Amino acid sequence: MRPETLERRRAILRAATEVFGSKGYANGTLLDIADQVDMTHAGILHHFGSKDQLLVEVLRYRDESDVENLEQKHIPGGIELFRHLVRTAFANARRAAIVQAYVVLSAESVTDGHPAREYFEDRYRTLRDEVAEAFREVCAERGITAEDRIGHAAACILAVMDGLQVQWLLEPGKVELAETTEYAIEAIMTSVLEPRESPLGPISA
Amino acid sequence: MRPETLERRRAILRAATEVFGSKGYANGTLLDIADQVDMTHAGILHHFGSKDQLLVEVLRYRDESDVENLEQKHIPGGIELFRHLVRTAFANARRAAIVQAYVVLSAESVTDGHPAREYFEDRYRTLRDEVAEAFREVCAERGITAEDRIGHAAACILAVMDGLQVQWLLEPGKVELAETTEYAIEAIMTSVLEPRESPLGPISA
DNA sequence: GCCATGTTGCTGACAGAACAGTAACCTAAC
DNA sequence: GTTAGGTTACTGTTCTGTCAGCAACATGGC
Repeated sequence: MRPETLERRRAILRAATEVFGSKGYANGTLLDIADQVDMTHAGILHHFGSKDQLLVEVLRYRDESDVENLEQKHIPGGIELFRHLVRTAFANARRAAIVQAYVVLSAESVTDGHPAREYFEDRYRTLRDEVAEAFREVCAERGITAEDRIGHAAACILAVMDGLQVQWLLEPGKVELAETTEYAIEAIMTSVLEPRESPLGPISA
Repeated sequence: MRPETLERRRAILRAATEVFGSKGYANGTLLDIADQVDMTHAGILHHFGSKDQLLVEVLRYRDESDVENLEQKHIPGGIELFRHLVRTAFANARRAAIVQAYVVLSAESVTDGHPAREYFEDRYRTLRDEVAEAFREVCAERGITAEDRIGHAAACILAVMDGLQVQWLLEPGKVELAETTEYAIEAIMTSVLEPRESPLGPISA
């Protein structure tokens, strides 16, 4: 494969990220993408075979470029993972297009027969495991056990990051993505490391 | 308007909720909906004018039926609001179709020119205000002030509920929607009512 | 109580556009 | 001279929306 060809494909992937992000996968078209890279839609199909396949490669490509930006070339563990998540939130606040792509595609993926469903299932499973593992490390350092809380807390951390992105995309002026994410992560970490009585009391049906 | 007509329209709205939920708005078609109520797609357009308009009415209809189920006919305040949110999460764990509709549509609404965008902007703004107000009530009862934290916490509570729904829809067996939501709400409430030092420490860029 | 007249709730057929994918062909690079 | 990177042209499908017409129902005059 020629290096120019590789760069051409990367350009297509970047354009596809933007189109799927701004219009959704179902609503974004190959023509939209083709226009951005001065091609016909048939040219894109020549490179990627089908629209479904293109989406899969868009997601893979984004994962790769994420890892490239990480100097150590792999996600840190322990407390550093949580700091990394906060830093990611600050970085995300400056790249709405990519955030939008992830928000739209991850939600769309829960629909029947969506080509990215498996990707997102894997992704969340992996991330939950990594966050849970980081919690275990931090707990061990402090001589605490909190296994039951850790499972919930790991899912919560990912959830709050995603949910804040939706609100932020809808009204960027009304929600501070990064600062609020930081607040949430601190709150959830504290609930694991220094648990307290529930302020809710018993809840009747 | 005849009562049978009204019931017919409600049937269409229910069918539309299911279709938009399971396939998304862009990908779900009027024919899908028409089939479920034994009509032609032209019949649906006769009642609702356009697909966009139908979506708007689907969302309105769902809000109405939500309020009907609430005995006091309006959302409670203070600590009762938080209990209500937890109860809603338990109820949601038994109606994946409606949850899916909300997840898919709210995320899709951030795309350019989406007909439900205004609806969701309003919705989140209103909900954040209500949660913030409930926080203020609870703080007042306890003689605390936490105005700066409240803004963040209100957004976080909505965010974590939404985010957990996505993970739960993707792998219902791996995420306990209701219990995890309860855990998150308790954690965030505690962070407002009994704040502690951040476990993260300073974060370097 | 009954007919005339509008109104409502559809259907069937069609227009018009958009879209994914295919096939044949060209051209330039290796 | 064979392969890779495209284009043009076309196919078949799908989908929203429009329009004319029709049957059932409602309503007011008698």
